[in-house]
Amino acid sequence: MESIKAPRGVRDILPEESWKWAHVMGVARKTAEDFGFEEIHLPLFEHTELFCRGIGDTTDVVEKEMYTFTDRGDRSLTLRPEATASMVRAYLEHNFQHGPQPAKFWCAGPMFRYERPQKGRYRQFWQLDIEAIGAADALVDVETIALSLEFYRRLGLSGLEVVVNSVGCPRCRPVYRQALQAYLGERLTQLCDTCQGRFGRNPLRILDCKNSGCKALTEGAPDIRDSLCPECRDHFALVLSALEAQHARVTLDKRLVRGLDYYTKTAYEVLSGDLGAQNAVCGGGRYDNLAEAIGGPAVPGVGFAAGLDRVVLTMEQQGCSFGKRACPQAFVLCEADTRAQGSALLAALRSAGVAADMDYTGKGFKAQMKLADTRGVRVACIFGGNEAARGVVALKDLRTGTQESVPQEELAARVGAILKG
RNA sequence: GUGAGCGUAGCUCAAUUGGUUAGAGCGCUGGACUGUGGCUCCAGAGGCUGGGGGUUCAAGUCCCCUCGUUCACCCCA
Repeated sequence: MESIKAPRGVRDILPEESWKWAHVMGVARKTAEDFGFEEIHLPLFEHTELFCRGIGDTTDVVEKEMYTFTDRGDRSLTLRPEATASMVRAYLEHNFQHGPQPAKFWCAGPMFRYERPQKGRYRQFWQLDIEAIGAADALVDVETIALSLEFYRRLGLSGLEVVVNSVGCPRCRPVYRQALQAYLGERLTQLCDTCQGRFGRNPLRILDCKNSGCKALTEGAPDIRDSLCPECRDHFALVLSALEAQHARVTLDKRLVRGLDYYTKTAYEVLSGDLGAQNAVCGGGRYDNLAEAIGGPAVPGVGFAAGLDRVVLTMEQQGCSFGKRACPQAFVLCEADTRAQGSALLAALRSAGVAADMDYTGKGFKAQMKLADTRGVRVACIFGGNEAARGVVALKDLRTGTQESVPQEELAARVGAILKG
């Protein structure tokens, strides 16, 4: 019988990797808290309808990337492909619009998208999601951008490119859309096949095409900033000036558009040069129409999602520090007939707060010592027949090589002293 | 969904134009050191060469299918 392997596009994050993730998560939590965001735990699946209405029926995510299934109660459910829609749903469902605005939430966890796996892209991937819901102020946009930059700064990442743009609102986007179509319409045949298809459905996406021919062609395309309505223009101007006041290094990119329908006004991405084609470590922006789209009142919001798999990948690429990997500080070495008593000494160490371990495979002293060494242990607590008879434990400091005998009752205290010294 | 590359010990990789019993390093286990880590030396375990079919006297090697993987398109975090 063939052994079962993990499904395509998902992966196990093993201990050699998981301690790095713990560090990144710790920094994420602290940064979010420092900016006044509170954690919220969201379900991994939602009614399919939430994503159809929230993300947009015609987006690639909804059209061909969702894990949708019917449960035993005949409900259509979908593994979340992103968290923003859930976040807004939870905000509405628990009436946060009656509390102080904006409500500032963060969450982190796996998202699911049925895509062809490649570097930095998995079918189950982790996002850190930050959302400020209930305020239209441009300074909130700036706060979320600043939060993402601070997050990356604390992780020690460098050389990231921050690009921002405004994608307008339902009032001015159609105006721009028309202007763009007018420009591109005359050059339609010069566009790549996919872009010709996008022309009618979503011409803004053509600006994002990586095809060099399309790129050259859109170089002279009208700039969305010239089409923005006064409100969107003022909003964007405030975002830019506030970013400048914070000395945030950002690049304006008129080609930046977003793949999800709910974005309005500010859109931004953080790009890493150390990844492959999937180079966005963070994407976000404002979504003032999302709440209405999913059936609630008009509530503005802004936020971003950071791809943690890609963040870890970039950090590894750049040789960033992940802090220290946890390892036992003490190791109890026993002989066959002192193991039971030895396990009691181990328990005493642990209840005193000393990370400690022992061998359970009946290895000889030498092998146990070697095991302690490879696991990075500082103090070897040798407890053989000789020590048991005398009521002591021999402590060997594996860093200095010095050894001493201490009464069993003083074990934890003495080990603690060595660790401090 | 499309395209290209790659699947050989736990890991990283060898194996001549198709040619005997598929090797090495690291890791693992044990020993030299009969109660003490790192260094050194020695030994051992570990493989249906991803799976299936075909060509051939002979396949890890060539062909087909399939699965997985990598990268890119696409899309996005």
